[in-house]
Amino acid sequence: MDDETPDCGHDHDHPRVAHEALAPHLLERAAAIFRAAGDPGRLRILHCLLCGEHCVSDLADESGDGLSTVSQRLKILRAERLVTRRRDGKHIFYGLADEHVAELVRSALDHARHDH
Amino acid sequence: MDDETPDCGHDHDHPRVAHEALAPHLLERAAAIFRAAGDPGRLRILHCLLCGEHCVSDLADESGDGLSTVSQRLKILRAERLVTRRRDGKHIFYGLADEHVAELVRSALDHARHDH
DNA sequence: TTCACAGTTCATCATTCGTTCAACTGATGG
DNA sequence: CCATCAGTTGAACGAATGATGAACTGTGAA
Repeated sequence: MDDETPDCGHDHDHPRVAHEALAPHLLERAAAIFRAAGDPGRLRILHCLLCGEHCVSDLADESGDGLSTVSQRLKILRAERLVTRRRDGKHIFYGLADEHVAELVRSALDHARHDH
Repeated sequence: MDDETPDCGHDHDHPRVAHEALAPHLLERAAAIFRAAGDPGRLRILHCLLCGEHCVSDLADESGDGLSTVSQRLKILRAERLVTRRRDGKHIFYGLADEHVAELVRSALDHARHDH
């Protein structure tokens, strides 16, 4: 290979491109986080959890969906580490993983409100 | 109907649930925003735009994908008002819609880095 | 141990999604 | 006007996704 010329086919003056490479797996992970939150059913769950822990049955009641459906949603949220799990007797309580996640959810809801 | 008892089938003491109702269309919109950002190809574009405007051809070069592919991605990002469009001669420049969006992207990438 | 309750997992199925090629629009330059 | 470059749009197709009922796991009570 010759040099690292980016053989760009166009002629305009390029903007300042200070690319910090952004590892592919990082991109994939961040996208997966967004994707997990990008479903109304799952986002509703995250919103519920903004005000504290809930057990699966409660979440099912609040959304009007079946236990199975809610459990599947929680599984996906958990796979992305967006929620935590805690057993207490018969019930399993879910909560937001950290304040970072809470901020992300609030931020998107704000944007949705403000934008319309 | 009797009263507004939420006929909850379980027996544990419920956590403080201060639900602010969260309009369905708002939920749908917020989810759509996350969904738009929840694809590696589109997220890479958003990341590129963190450091300023780019035209479609540049974005295509940076990702190694075709013009058509990138254009479709931008269409989705634009539908959710995540990016802006500006024509300058032959080229069309895209940029992040506002600092709010930039924050959202940075936040998710941080979370992806910090997490696993 | 046996039953019931709370959740999870599995398999299926319809829907949605993302990429691609080809055809189209629109501005610039000769 | 015509050719060309930059980008968009539409249709097609395979891949990924989400909901659901049935079967399964695990905990507490009788």
